[in-house]
Amino acid sequence: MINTCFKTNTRLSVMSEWLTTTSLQAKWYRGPWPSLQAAVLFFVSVTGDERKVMKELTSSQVRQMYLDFFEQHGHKIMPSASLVPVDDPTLLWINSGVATMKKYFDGSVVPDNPRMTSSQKSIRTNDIENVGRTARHHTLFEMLGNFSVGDYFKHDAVHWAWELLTGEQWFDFDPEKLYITVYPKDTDAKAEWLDAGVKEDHIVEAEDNFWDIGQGPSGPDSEIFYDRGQEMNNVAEDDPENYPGGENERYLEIWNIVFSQFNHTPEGTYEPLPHKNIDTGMGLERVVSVFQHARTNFETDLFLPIIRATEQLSDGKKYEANKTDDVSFKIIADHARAVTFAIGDGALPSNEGRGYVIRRLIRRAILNGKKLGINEAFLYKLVPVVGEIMKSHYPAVLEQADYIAGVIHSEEDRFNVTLDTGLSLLNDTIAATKAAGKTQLDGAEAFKLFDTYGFPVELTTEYAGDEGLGVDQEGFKSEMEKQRARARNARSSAKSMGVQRALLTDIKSVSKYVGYSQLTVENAKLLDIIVDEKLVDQADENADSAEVIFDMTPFYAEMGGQVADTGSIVDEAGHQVAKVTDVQHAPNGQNLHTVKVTGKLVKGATYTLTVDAARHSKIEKNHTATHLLDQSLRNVLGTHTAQAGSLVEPHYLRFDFTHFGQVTSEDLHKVEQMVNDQIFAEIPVKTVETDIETAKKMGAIAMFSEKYGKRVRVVSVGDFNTEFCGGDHVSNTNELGLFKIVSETGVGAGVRRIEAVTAGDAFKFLNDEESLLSQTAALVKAPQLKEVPHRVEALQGEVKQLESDQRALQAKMAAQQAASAFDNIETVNGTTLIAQQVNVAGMGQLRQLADDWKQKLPSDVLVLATANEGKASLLVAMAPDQVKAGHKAGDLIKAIAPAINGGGGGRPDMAQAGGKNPDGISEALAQAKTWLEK
RNA sequence: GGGGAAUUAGCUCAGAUGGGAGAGCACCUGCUUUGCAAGCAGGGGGUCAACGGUUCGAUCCCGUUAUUCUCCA
Repeated sequence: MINTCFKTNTRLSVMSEWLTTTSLQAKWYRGPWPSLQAAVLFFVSVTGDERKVMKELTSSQVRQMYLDFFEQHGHKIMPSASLVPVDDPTLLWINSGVATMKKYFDGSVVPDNPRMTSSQKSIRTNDIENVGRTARHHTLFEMLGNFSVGDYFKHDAVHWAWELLTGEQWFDFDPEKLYITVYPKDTDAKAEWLDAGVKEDHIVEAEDNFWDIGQGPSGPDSEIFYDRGQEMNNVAEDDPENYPGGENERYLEIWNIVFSQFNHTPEGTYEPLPHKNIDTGMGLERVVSVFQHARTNFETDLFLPIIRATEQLSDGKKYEANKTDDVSFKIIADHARAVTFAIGDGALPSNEGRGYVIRRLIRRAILNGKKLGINEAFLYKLVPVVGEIMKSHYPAVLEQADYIAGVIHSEEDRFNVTLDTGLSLLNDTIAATKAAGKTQLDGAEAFKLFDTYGFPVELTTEYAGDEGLGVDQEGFKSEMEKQRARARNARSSAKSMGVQRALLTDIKSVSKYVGYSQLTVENAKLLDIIVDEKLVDQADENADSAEVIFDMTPFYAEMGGQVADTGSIVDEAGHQVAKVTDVQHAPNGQNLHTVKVTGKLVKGATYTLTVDAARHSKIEKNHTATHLLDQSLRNVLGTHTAQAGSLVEPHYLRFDFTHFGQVTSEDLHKVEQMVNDQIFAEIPVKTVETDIETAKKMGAIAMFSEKYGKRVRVVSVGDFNTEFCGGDHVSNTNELGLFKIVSETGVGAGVRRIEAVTAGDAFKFLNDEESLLSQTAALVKAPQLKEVPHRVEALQGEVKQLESDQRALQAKMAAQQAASAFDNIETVNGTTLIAQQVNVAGMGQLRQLADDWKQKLPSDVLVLATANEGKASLLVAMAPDQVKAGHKAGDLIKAIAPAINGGGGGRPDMAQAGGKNPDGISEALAQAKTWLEK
């Protein structure tokens, strides 16, 4: 079938033009070295009626075709890795296909197959403001890529690219429509393209075709452009930007092929890499827009169904009716995809890091929904639509749709709360602005509403407008710029890709881990010794620490949360020569032991390796307990809980899992009970080694799918739980003895952490708790432990009764004191004064007396003093008419407080002071009289 | 990673230049009444997030920490 758009559009077939000289000059000026003036002319030939008809492919077909092509050329199809980076703190999100390949390119892991291909979901948020306003900015996008880790290089990369693009059974693009850019100095690449069949006039030299991220691997690249014809353009034909690579909509960059061949050293030089790599990236959305003849990426089958669903939810708005609404439709479609995938991969909305990205995307979508007249929660309804579009390559989205929609829905509700509080703050601000007689809301105020309370400036402008006020947009922008500058200055520059640790990458010796069945290996041959980053033949005490590899080892290397084993290395003469302090996986998979050398280690000699068995046994118990806990959590809380991290140490285990909301104490008890039930049931723990498919059929739960090779170990605890796991486990659950949860806390929105102990540590924990209870029982004099709560309750009642009795008694005493204290009235300067030292408990009592005084007002002024435990307290109160006359209690007390070596103050009608000199009380009282005389 | 804010009764929130911690709802008791959030009277419930500092005195000011919200990267 032929795409109808193409059939009717005859202009396409007659389109042709020469690029003007001006456009070429513009190209030269963009490069850093304008002196390189190899005049590169290119043109589009007249193809007339011979032009090829575009294949009609869906996005699923395009994706599959790409992967199939490279699989046929010996590539392993890699699954689209989770958007949440595994073991990579430098990345917030997986932001490209190569991001998941970093571990291969930097040599920390050697891949099974050096040729790999993938369609990798990715998230980028640096240009979030442009999403919806341009033709192809997205937050979530897919990157098709083929990768060579030290295998094929320019020749194959170029020839295969051309075959995929133009081959009849593949993309079958018209070669006349394709343009290739090359780095001018990279004559090899140009030669390969010519050899593959690209016409010379379709090859453009571009100075900026050099991929360089600073220190690390770098190299020239080739970009491939598709000419969609002038009628797709947004600039005039003679515009200086109208060339492949310029700022235009006509020449669409669809593929970038990086020839990674140099190491950019810290000194700023470029050294050839020992292993040259290929890394390519083709934007799926872009190439689909070519196939589907879409003006922007949004009019493809990847986005249109979401837009149509949004139309249904809106109050009658239609896509492509006006530009403003279109932007909103596009933003919603884009963000719906991104948040659906991000949440599906285990991220959750929160106030920092990637969780905050999700929150922001959801909020932007909601605001744009409001612009389309959608005022209730709606975004969650788009989750199944996204799932349906992507199900061929990402079936998991549809499977988790309910959970994802639930998370989004609750976040939509939350945002409404934010908007409500923001609105009431805005009303205050508007009122204040009006009261000050201003016609415009301060930019800083609008920014504060946005910055601190999350109230969007668009809404501020709108509501202020309703009240007849403008908003100082310039002021707002300048505040925003200050904020940006602050953040930029504080940014740390973490390296995004390291250089290969060549030494370890080159060690290919074979080492076998046998610790699943034995904890001691005799006659283990020492294959490699590394001291100070150099391979050596022997090491002794002088080399404090060394790294060693044996042909066989019982030492477990840290992985999957389980910590490394420790133990000893003994030579043939029976002398301990080294202690194993840490074990990690080397790039080629060997267990690399870090040892403290105490004797002599010689390459080629044999040693007896012994794992610290007691420690190992504790680790095994905690690891099996982790599996039981994981399964119990899923059984009790629901299948949405997924492991978010785990640590298995000898003395405890730590387990992080995703869970939306709180875990009730009843649920926690159920989980704990369920784990212990499995222990008491004495279930055998079985481990089998098999291939992935069989394991999946067994129902095994994979935690990080990409970490597993062809052969996987599957650990099952009866029918209760089956998981992929390369770690060590007990052989029967009864070895765990007892399982006890020590704590349950939150470690961020949506992630909870449980810490637990088993066996001896569980017993110790319970013992410690019991001993605390026993101590408490002794303290409250409870004859039996079970009496403790009752005793405490009774004591609390007693305390309460005593307190209340005491209060009553004190009030009575105060009243008695008052009766006599208020008798002694003096008149000073026409004002009546009561100045008395009383014998009460403290300031509280003085206040009570003042309250009494206030009821009866026997005098105009009251000054009370009391002494307690070396401290003196003063209180002054004034009758209301005295306050009106301008006499302030605070002034009086400030005048007399120095007499008791203190200071004080208070309100006009009442003030208090404290001091450290009770002997000064009479002096203070006397001074009160003098004060009144003035 | 960097900024701005919040944390007060079971819940929702007031509060004061640093000097007696409050309301509404909920809860308990009694009375009245039995029709849609019933009424009236009385009562219980607080380490004002935690710790440290300044001060005669801190729920309030300053600092640290925790949690939550929010903006930027």
